[in-house]
Amino acid sequence: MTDSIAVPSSAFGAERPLGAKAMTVLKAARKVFLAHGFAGATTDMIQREAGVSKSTVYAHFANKEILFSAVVQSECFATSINIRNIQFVPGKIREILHEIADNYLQIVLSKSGLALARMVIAEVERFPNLGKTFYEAGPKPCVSQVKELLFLAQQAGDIELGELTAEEAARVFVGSIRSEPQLYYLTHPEETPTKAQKQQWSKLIVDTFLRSYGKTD
Amino acid sequence: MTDSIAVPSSAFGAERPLGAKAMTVLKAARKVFLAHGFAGATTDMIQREAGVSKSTVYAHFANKEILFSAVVQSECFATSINIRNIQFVPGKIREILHEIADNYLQIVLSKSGLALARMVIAEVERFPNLGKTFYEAGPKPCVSQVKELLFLAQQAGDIELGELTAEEAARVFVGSIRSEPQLYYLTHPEETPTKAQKQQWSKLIVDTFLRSYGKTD
DNA sequence: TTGAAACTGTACCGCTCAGTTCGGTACTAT
DNA sequence: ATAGTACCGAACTGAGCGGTACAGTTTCAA
Repeated sequence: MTDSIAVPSSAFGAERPLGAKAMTVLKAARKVFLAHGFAGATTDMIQREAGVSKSTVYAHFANKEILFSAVVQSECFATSINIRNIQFVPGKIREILHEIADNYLQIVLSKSGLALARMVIAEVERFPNLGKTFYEAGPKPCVSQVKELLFLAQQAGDIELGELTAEEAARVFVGSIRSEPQLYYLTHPEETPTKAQKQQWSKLIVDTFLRSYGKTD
Repeated sequence: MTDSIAVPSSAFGAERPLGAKAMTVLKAARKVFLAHGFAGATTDMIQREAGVSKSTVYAHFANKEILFSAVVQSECFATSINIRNIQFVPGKIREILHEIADNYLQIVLSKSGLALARMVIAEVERFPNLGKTFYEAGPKPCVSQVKELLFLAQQAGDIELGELTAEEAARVFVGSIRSEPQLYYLTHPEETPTKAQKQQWSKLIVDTFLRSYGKTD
């Protein structure tokens, strides 16, 4: 909730690198939108939060929708980085999967992760491309990463996928990490998961997965 | 989208059985809310859709929020019935799980199922109890039912859950059915899944689950 | 036939909110 | 000094929408 803003270095077309004031506005908008959603947030709230005049907001962002898109895109971009750096190590597949599950749950169940999902799902009919942006910044790269790792693990003989492709197995694995807790906390915004609960869940998922596809050594 | 309305026979307190006109309004409200969400729907749209005067709407429902709650509750209620009638038959655990998975996906990925989820997730901060209602009408009874079946299947020796409780196994199973496709179609509202895709996914999930916990016979 | 209740249609109120306008200020570059 | 740029603050516009008021119409039971 209090971290900084990440901006796609030049996501679409030719966007200038965003001046300091624009960043101030964007950061305030992030906070307000994540807290109230698109419809619930007013430009006055954003302006006040940023400590900036109304004219300044509109000088940098043509309208509320564009500002909203900018927030969602930067937030998706900020989210998508973490999982990438996990390396494959032969014989350590359980530990690796566990690390992925923990990290992914951490992001998905964080206050901002849940708020982002809520916003995107709520407004996806008005902003169809944000749905794709979100999916391609979160679930998709995670699946790709897991697919990669599973492929290597299979090569190394650590797992045996049988009929399944690595892609399918990765989708099942990543999906089942997220599923239950994500829907639960999306629909119960007053509760927050403890670290222990998250770890318990990811252990459950990793155990189940390896019981299916792990080599019994 | 075109089906009828189900009303909890007396969900909270003392609600009269809802007269014909009230049902007309509720049905129209259902259609409009599912199509546009709470914020996007206007009472004029509902009134017009129902072919009813504005006064009539407010004669039966004190305000927009109450009407919205009524729609969501009736929709949750209508959704929650289907899975119940599946009986356990020894030796047929694969078929049973498959049937559950198919039915559940059918509901979750239907136009109205996705629209309902979108609405609830979008407005859960404004209507916290609707989140609980939704969860307890959809995911929860499904998990209970699966738990029951898994318990019986374990008794009958068709599966072997190891360290897992039936509850945990059921949550993993039901969660992994929903996960990937639900999030995908929530964020891609223009696409719709084919029957083949749904069946392929549920086969994948049942296979994975039984590979973990099924007895190799 | 009568009278209450439910309903219609429309005008209207009050408010919120996105976006505009404009006079004025501070800073920078030339 | 001058001109340009970025910003402030505050008033304003205009539209949309939830909800109300009210006069007239239909329905139906006694």
